[in-house]
Amino acid sequence: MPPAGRPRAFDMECVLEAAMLLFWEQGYEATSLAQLRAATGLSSASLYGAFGSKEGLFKQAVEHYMKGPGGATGVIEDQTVSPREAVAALLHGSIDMQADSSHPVGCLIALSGTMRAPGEEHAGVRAAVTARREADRVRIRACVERGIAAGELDADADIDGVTAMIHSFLLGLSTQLRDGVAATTLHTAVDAVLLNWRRS
Amino acid sequence: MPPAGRPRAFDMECVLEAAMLLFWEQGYEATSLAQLRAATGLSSASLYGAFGSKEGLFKQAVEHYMKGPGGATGVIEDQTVSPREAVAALLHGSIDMQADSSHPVGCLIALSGTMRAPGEEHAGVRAAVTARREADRVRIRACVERGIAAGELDADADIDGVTAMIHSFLLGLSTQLRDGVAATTLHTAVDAVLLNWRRS
DNA sequence: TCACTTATGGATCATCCAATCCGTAATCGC
DNA sequence: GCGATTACGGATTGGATGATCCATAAGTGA
Repeated sequence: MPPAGRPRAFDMECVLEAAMLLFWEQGYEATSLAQLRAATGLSSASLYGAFGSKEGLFKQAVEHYMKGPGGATGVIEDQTVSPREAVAALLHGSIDMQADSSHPVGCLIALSGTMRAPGEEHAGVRAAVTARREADRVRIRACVERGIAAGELDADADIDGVTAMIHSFLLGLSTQLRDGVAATTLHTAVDAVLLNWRRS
Repeated sequence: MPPAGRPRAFDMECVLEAAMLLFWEQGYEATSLAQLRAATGLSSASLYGAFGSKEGLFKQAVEHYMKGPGGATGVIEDQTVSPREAVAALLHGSIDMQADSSHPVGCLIALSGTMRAPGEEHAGVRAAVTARREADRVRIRACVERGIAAGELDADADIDGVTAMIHSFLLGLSTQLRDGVAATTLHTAVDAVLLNWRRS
């Protein structure tokens, strides 16, 4: 049954999509409520009624991002391919997604929440994206461990080091793309990274 | 001879240092003039008289950064060591600098100017830091070429790819450190990166 | 038809923003 | 000492900010 009261006149997914694109392009702080209102067509009351606050809207926009473009990183967990191929799919796929011209360049998760406000005003915003980055870290690490188990890497390989190498490279892609570095160049950089995925 | 008029009652270097630390920690947009006034002890009139605008202050703070902590990347141009050692010094030195507890974590250049405002309001701010990143790109590339010339890398090595791999890793370090990844882990990640600095 | 609940549009709130203005103070060349 | 020039502290500017309020509209179940 539908909830009591007047039903919403807008589609949540469409609103989250518009908000996501704005936050993606400009970041949380630089995106004003006036811009969000213009992009979504909603009034302040509707926005706050549905999401509680600008911060709440951002968090839901991040979830929307993860269900869409941000889901591209999920291939790292694909157990049907070799760990090495999973890493390759993660990196190449991430570049393709971030460079896609149908949305802002780069990755929302990699670019957001890197600055700190002394008053910890928007701690929730930072926490939302740092948690996603931490999740990526965990998944990459699991893949490295699978690589060792599969014999692709040395048994005594530095798990944390290899994980950090891959993740740091992944996080840097967004800035590279925003600086205008060609996606094709970054694809070849992935090949260079994967040279390290081997036994010594 | 001293310039005509009443002399400044403050030290430019101290003011730039304080402003740099604020911009470093919080970024350009999130740093308010009120914070800058409190940190520097100057009035609005003095700040605007000396730097013209908030943007002008940021640009000079970036220059101040490059003369100080940001100068750590200069080791990549050291011709007295092997290209491989120059890259190692760049990456290890950058981690040490960024993790130093005497200032904000991460790199001002890597973290700033990655977001785009539609009105291009602070295009000068972005341009200031993107130019520095581009300069790093050029210097890393030159080092890769030296590596080929020195026989450390294959003659047909993918110069742009290796350059992008190193730079992307470098850019990702700031986010990793802000996320709490240990500097020691990143140092071992550098070792993993350098496994690629070899002939096939 | 009648409460009840929720959503909407638009006006409005106090606050903060970057930037400017003004009267005064300090140092110059002369 | 004197005019010119520059810097200073502090108040103030117009505008934008995130968030809230209120009257009204549009649905519900009884």
